Amino acid sequence: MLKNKLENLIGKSAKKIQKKYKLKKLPKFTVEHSRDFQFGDYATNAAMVLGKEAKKNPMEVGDFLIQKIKKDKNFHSEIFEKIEIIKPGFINFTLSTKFLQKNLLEILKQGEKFGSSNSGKGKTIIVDYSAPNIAKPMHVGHLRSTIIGQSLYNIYKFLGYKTISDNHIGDWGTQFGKLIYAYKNWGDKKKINQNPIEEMTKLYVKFHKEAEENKELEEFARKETKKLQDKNKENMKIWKFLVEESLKEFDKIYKILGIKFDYVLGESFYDNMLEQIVNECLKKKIARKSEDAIIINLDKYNLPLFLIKKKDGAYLYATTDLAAIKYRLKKIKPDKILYVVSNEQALHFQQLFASLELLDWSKNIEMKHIKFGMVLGKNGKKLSTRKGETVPLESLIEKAVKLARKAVEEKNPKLSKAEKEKIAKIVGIGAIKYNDLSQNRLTDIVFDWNKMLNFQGDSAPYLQYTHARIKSILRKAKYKSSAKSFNQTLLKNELELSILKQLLFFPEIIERAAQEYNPNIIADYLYQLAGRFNLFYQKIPVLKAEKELRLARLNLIFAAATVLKNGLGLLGIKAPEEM
RNA sequence: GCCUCUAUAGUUCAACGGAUAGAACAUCGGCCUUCUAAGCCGAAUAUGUAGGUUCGAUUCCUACUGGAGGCACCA
Repeated sequence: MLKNKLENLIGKSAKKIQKKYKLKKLPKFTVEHSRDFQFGDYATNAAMVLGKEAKKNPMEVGDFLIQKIKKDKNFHSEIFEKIEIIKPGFINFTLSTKFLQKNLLEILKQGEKFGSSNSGKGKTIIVDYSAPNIAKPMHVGHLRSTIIGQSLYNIYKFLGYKTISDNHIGDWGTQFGKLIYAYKNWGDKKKINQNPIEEMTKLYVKFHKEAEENKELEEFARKETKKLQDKNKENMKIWKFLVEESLKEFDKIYKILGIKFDYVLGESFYDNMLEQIVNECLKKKIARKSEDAIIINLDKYNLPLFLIKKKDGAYLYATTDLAAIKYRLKKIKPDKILYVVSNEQALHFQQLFASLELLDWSKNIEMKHIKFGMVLGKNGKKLSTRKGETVPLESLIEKAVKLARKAVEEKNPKLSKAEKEKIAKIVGIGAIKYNDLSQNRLTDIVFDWNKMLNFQGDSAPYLQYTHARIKSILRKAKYKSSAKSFNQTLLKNELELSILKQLLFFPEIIERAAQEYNPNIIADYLYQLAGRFNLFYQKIPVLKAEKELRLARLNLIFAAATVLKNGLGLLGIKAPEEM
C-alpha cells in the first residue's frame, strides 16, 4: 500500500530531523490521502509536529524533511511528480501520472482480489452478531447488529483474518417459562407451524395481559422455567419446538438478506457449563453470595456488581456469556472477539470484560464491544414493541423490494420478469443495508421510511446504478476481461486521473474501516468513487472515443466497476449487471 | 446520583487534531436526436452555550444545557 510506504519513508526522514535537532522523542505524525486533489494526493503534518517539538518554523523543518525524503534510497522519484510544503506546514505529495496509470494495470491484474491483503494472516477473530431472541420478531433494531456484523466479518476476512461468525441466539432463559406456560394453556401447534413468531408473540402478549390480573402466573412461569432448566421432558419438547419454528423464520430472513453464520450456538448450548463457571468464580474468590444470589464484585473497576446466579438457582445471560467465552477460548483460540451489540448493553460488556480480567482469562485476547446507536422513532424515542411501533423486518424488506420493483418497471421495462424481480430484490435490500452502513455506527438513527427507501443520492441504488451503467458500456463494447494489452498512458485528463487516484485509495480505506470497526468509511469512499465516475461519464465519451483511447477508457471504467462491486460486497450489498 | 452514547443546514446524516465543514432529501434554476436522467451542473442554508489545551478544535479536556439508553435476580 502506498500509504504505508509513505509512512515509512517520512518516518525514516523524520528520525534524521529528530537527530539534527536533538529531539528527545519523535512526535506522532499522520499521512492521509486528500479528499479533493487541489493540495496534492497525499499530505502529512510531519513538518508541523516536528517544528513544534523543535520549536522551529515548520516551513523550515519541512524543507529539510523534503530533502531527506528525496535522498532516501526507497524514494522513487517516478512515483511522485511533486512534493511541496504549503502555508502552515503541510507537505503535499502529488502522484505522477505515470504511476497512476501503471497502478491501473495492477488493479486490473488483481481484479476481484484488489483491496484484499494478508495483514490479518495468522489471526483469528470471532464476530458475534445478530443474536435475535426466539419467539420474538426481528425488527429494525436487530438489523443494525446483523448488517454491521456481517460487514465487519466480510472486511476482516478480506484482510486475511481467520474470521468466524457466531449467532448467539437468545434461546434460553426466563421468557421460556412464560411461553411454555402460555403454550400449555392457550397454544395451538398448527397455528404456530404456519406462522411461528407471530403466534408466539401473541402467546407472550396474552401471558402478560393475564399476568396483570392474576399475579400467580408469574410464579407458574418461574416453575416452568425451572422445570425446563431441570430438563423436564415435556418442557424440553415444547421448548425445542418453539426454537425450531423460530429458527426457520429467522433463516428465511437471513437468506433474503444474504447473511451467513459459521456457528449458531444459542444460549442453551452453554447451559451445562454454567454451574462450572459459577464454581470457578467462587473458587477463585472473585464471586460471593449476596442476598442468596451469587455476584461478582467489581468495585475495583468502579462498576456495579455482576449477577451470575439468581436466588432461585437459575443462571443469567452474564453467566452464559462467560461460558461462551470459555468455550471459545478453548475451541477456537481467537485473538479477538467482537460483540456487535447495541449501546444499550454497554454496562453489561464493561462488567463482562472486567470479570474476565479477574478470572485471568483475558491475557491473550482482545475483547471489543462494537456498540452502535439505537434505532429511534420519529419522535426521537425508543421504538416500543408493546405499542406496535417497531417495524418488523419482513414488512420493511417487502416494502423496499416493492418500491424497487416499481422503479425497475419504470426505468427498464424491457427486462424479463424474472430479471426485474431479481434486480428489485438486490436494489431494495441494498437500500436498507446501505442506510445503516453509511452512517456512523455510534449515532442513534431515526427511523425514516423516506430515507430508508430513498433510491437517489447517497444510497445503495445510486452506487448500484453507477456500476450497472459501467457494465452497460462494457457490454456494448463487447469488452472481455482486462487481459488485453492497452495503452494506459492515454488516460491523462483530470477526470480520468481523479478516478485513478480514487481507485488507488481502496486498500487503505478497507484497512481503516477494519481498524475503526466502521463500515461507513467504505460506504463513504464508494460514494465518492461513484461521484467521480458519474462526472467522468457525463463529460467523456467512452464508446465514441478513438480506438486506442476507447480501449484504455474501457479498462479504466472496468476497474472502477470492479472496485464498486468489491466495496459493495464488503458491505454485503450486491451489484447488478443492469438495472 | 453514577455510567455509555449523543448535539453540525428546514430534515436525515458525513467529516482518521488540519487547509474553503461535505452530502442527501426537500426548495429554486439549468442539462436527455451522444455510452441507462436511479444521472450531471448551478443557487441558498449549519458546528447547543461558556471556558481550556494547541501553530491549528466539529473533533481532545472541563463546566453548563438539551436528546437517547443503561444501572443485581430480563436478554
